[in-house]
Amino acid sequence: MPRHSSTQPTDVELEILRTLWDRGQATARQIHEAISEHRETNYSTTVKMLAVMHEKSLVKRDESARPILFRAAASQKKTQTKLLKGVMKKVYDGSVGSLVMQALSSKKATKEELSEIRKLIEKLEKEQS
Amino acid sequence: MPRHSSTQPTDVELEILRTLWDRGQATARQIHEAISEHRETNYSTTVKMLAVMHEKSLVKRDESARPILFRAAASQKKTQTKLLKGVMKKVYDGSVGSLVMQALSSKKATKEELSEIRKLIEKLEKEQS
DNA sequence: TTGCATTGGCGAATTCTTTCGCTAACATGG
DNA sequence: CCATGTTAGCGAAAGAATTCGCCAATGCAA
Repeated sequence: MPRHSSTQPTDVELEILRTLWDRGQATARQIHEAISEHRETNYSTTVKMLAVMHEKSLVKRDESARPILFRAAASQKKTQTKLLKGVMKKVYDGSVGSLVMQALSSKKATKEELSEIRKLIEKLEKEQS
Repeated sequence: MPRHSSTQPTDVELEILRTLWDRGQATARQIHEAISEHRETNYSTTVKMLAVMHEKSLVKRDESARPILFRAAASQKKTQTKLLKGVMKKVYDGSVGSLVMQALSSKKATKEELSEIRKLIEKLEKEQS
């Protein structure tokens, strides 16, 4: 049983996934150029990362296309939620409340974000009663 | 060239830190027994982790005590905020809003938590205008 | 003091991630 | 075709986190 299947994407893998979520699909070259903007890295490395990620089932390959096209295997939302839950568990002992409180305290949200969150809160409070 | 050798605690290190935050201070043996409840590991390993963490300045040692006492070098809150900001940046492209929205959607909060969060939101909205 | 259990520390082995050199396969313009 | 540049893949090595065997230091009880 590969320990890989249960493993979460690493930081570099996440950067690649973000490119794929942005574009829907991309060639190795395109991915490489996108991540080269923040990270100094070699084209070979990107290709290798894609191979590793394919083994871990983090990306899918379309080999009928030339050059080969890559897509993220899981949606951005699903991945985000998984990672967030991990942090909630590991760092906040599973408490949504303290995580959200600290998130809101630690960085400014825009007016729009705040009102969107307030609406969600009100909805959740209504559902609960 | 070394990758950014940041002092961000790894998962195992985090488990040790949580024990220390809980107790304030503890011996290697106590820490080992606490983390052994979730993780099958050897006493030697725990001692080594503590040495590594000391080198990274994640823990402080009180050597005047026998057995040696360990404490967390940074507060729980500080560490949590640091890690949360990392996730916000890496996973949510720096957006507090989407992080908070997903956190609230992905796991039930208690009535008390919701009302506490709503109060914070209202306060932040007031400050902003 | 001596013997024994506990504690502390070193260094090497293991596992996982990330890096890249080197080469083969491919595709295209001339 | 063929030369040339691009794409794909392999395997080895570097880095980082984690594990543990082994032994020395320490403290305690008899």
